[in-house]
This record gives sequence, structure tokens and C-alpha cells, in this order.
Amino acid sequence: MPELPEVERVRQSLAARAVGRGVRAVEVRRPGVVRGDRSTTALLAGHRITAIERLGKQLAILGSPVDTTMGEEPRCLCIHLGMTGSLCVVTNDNSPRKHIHVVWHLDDGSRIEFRDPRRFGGIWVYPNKAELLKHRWRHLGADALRISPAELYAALHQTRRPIKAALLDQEIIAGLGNIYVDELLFGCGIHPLSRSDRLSLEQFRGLVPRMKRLLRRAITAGGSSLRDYVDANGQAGEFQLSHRVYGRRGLPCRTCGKALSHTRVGGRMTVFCVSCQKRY
DNA sequence: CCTTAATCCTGGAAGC
DNA sequence: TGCTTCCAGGATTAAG
Repeated sequence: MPELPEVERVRQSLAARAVGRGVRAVEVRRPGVVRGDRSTTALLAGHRITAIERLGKQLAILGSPVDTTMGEEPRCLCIHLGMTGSLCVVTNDNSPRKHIHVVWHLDDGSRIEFRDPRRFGGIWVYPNKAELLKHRWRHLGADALRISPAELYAALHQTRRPIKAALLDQEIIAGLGNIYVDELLFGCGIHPLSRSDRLSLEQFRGLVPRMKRLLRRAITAGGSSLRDYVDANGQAGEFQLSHRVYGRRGLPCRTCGKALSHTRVGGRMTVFCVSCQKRY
């Protein structure tokens, strides 16, 4: 499930292969995944890809018209990979893979394939980046790699929700998902059911740098590949090998050896160590 | 305010 | 072996 590190990996690998390229044609095989204007022009046909940006777990693909007489409007696509989405750049006519919903044909003969078996992801079409910022991205909190301890504390000290539920809330902080929240809370020694308002600014001064270090290490390792995740080159990550709690319920804690506990928080599987993580 | 559950969806795993 | 059932979960929405 692509969270911030995986989405950042996709951003980097996709940018390396697609920025500067022109889009010759766009194929929409399953229109339902596209929200808004489904015309191929709105989906960047006849445009040059100028940048690929990220906020939390979402990507924005920006494009300018190749023929400037057509109008100057720089287009913007927002792509959310959901649980199983991927964006791959391919050059050959290999095995026709299932669940490819949208294909961008580029001017060097390669193509970008948006594949999403479970279809929790999607593509949101905007006339420009300002509109994306004004609507869809307005509801997102600060990016997890940029947020400050004071900012996070300000958002959390006034809610009684369990810390795990609050950290998963993209309106509070953008980018964390089930894997990295469990890993982070274990790394900080904080029980996932701790009340958010019981944590001090001092604790966030410890948590935020740890979070950024965790996410950066995961990015360097290529992200966590559990089942579907691959970057734009089809490359899987290796950070799953470093997980200390996610997916390890019942297994011995790597710090104290005690069997890891599990519960559900906000409907999500939560794994933690009852002796290494203190409940506030 | 906060929680739970249902919804979307497929494929892998587990059970019989 | 082959069938059925369950489960995973990001975000949204409705209901308690």
C-alpha cells in the first residue's frame, strides 16, 4: 500500500523518465477511475509533462501545451494510488497486464500505465495546479516530511482521539499510513491507543525528527513492497525487511523478545509491543 | 466529539 | 484438488 515513501519513490522514478516528454495520446480504458473532465486534452494529450509533485500520498502531474497557440493553460492531474495503484513507464509490448485503466503514450515511444486492481485510487483532473490546491489538496495537512513539532502538537493536543487514529488522519498530517504509523509509534515507545492530548510538545520534538528519519530511510530503501508496490521502473522496495512491528503480530519484539500484541484502531490492524510502548 | 460499520474492489490465504 | 469464505485497507459517508 503506497504511503509517503512509496509515493515519493514513484514520483522520483516517474519524473526521471517522463518530465520533458510530450504526450501524444491518452487511452482511457476504464473511465470510472477519472473524476472530472475525461477528455484526452484534459488528461494531458498534446501537452509536455513539466513536473511531478507530491503532497502526502498524492501526486500531481503538471503539463503545458506543446502547441502554445492552443492556449497557455498549464494542466494538472492529481493521482492517488490508493491501496494497489501503480504508475509504470514501459517501452515494450510485454504481457498484457490486467487492470490497466489509463495509458499515456509519450513522444519517445514509451508509455505510462496507470494500473489499480482494487480501484481505491483514481485520477482527478484540474485545469491547473491552483485549482488542485484550492480544492482537493486544501483538505490535507502538512506533509509528514515538512511538518514541525509545534505544528503537529497544535493539531493534536486538543483532541482525545488515540494517537494512531490522529496520525492516520490526512487532514492532520499527510503521508502516513498503517505501516509507518505502527513503525513510528514503536520507534517512539508510544502505545497506539495513547490519547493525543496527553502527549507533550516535548514528545513531539522527539517524534517528528524520528518520523522524518524513518520516512527517509524507507525512501532510501526503495519503500515497502508487501504485495503490489513497485516504482515507475517496476522495481520493488526492500524496507519491509526492516519492519519491526507491521505484519509481525505474535512474533517476538525485536527489542525485548516478548510476543507482539495486536488490536484494532479505527478499524485498522495495529501491532505493538505492550512492554516497549507506554500508554499515555 | 468520537466511534463503528458499510462502501468501494481484487487476489491471496486459509478452511473444509 | 477445488470450492467457499475471509481478510487486507485509504478515504468517504452514514449512523450510533
